[in-house]
Amino acid sequence: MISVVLVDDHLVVRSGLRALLSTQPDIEVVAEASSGENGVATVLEHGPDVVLMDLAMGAGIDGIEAIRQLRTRRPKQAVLVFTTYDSDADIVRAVDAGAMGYLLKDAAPDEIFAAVRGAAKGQSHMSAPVASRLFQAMRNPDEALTPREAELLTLLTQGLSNKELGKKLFISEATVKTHLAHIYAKLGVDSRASAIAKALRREGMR
Amino acid sequence: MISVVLVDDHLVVRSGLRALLSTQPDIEVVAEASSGENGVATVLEHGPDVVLMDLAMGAGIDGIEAIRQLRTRRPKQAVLVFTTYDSDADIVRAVDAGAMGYLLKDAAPDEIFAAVRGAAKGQSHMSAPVASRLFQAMRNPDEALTPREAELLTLLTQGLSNKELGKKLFISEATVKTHLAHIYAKLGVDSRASAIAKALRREGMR
DNA sequence: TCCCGTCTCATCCTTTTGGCTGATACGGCC
DNA sequence: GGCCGTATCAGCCAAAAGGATGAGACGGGA
Repeated sequence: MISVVLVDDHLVVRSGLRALLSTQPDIEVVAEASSGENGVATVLEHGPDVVLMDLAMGAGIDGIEAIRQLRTRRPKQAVLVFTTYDSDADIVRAVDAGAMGYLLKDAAPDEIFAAVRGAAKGQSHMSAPVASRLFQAMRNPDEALTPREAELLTLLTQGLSNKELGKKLFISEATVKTHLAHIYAKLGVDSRASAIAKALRREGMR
Repeated sequence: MISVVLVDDHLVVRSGLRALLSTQPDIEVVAEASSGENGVATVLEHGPDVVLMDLAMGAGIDGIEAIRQLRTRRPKQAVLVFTTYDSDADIVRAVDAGAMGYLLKDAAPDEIFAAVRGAAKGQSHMSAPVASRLFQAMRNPDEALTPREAELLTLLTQGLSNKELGKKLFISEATVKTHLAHIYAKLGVDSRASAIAKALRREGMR
């Protein structure tokens, strides 16, 4: 019998998963949680074979952070990410945090079952679209912005001017422009407008 | 007995909703669909009292368009939007298309039941966060971009320059600048960077 | 030790953008 | 017919952004 804990802030998703998994004789949902904090506590309490974890979780810590906390408290815990979107950044962060697999919410039931059974045995699983994105992200290390550049890009997406960026980061406008030039090159764009567009679409919105 | 049709591309969401609604003696899910096209057909076939419709639907027509089509074919059909995000644009568009209510996926079960029963009687229902956003959107009619301006804004978020915008829209750069100035004023920003940031955050990503 | 990546800054020059003012044209609406 | 919103265009000027190049400081790794 494979015991499973569900962590998702949407009640309908939890009900759906529970209904789906209950059709399988060898899988049992032993507990649910609706927030990251709660999820960590629930998992520690029940010690399930597999955790199905959403990433976006309203208030409080998100799924990534929850996975990270679980990793330190219970390193061998199998966690499957189960989420709607497959943004590059999320995938990389989740894998980095120690997720054993990454399922999309529109996955076929059989894929979900297989992933749960696999995770219980220590095998990792990736939804096909996710795998291809991860592959692409690894193949494209150009996009590896330096910490400083990432910081700048974040502020850039808030619409700040070079002058404002300089003030906020305590550097001269010249330095801002240097960083921007590097960012543009790495993102493969040639204007701040495109950079913002690319950055905002890459993070989050599918 | 209130008959309901579910339209959502996520199987777990449909299962969850079905499980949830099945606990109510006076509500029955008579059919499900996993795409906009299919949803329209299914609704026309079954003629349910209430439709629960997701907005984002992967490929094909989205929930808004599905509602719009239903509106022309069956003007009195009660449709409740049931979605994850509450972006201003989506809410306005959904209400505009003829949605009878707007529920968020993290709504409490009782709220969902009440909304379904209300919709069956012709009453509209808004989740609290949605209502406040709608109110804000109405109170702020400045944001009402003209069709042309909206078109420009869309292209703007793709990172195009004024020259490129002009070419693509068959207008002079001068006209582009005029439109942009109006857009900036309406969005309350003063640079294309901020406009892009605002536009991309307003649409979609919560 | 020397090299390389990172972060910092500067100068010069070109292109792009933004702000302002004013103008024409078309289509509704009172 | 006059008014208003929308869409179109022009010219002018100042500010911002982008491209090219060079360079100093610091730290880690070969």
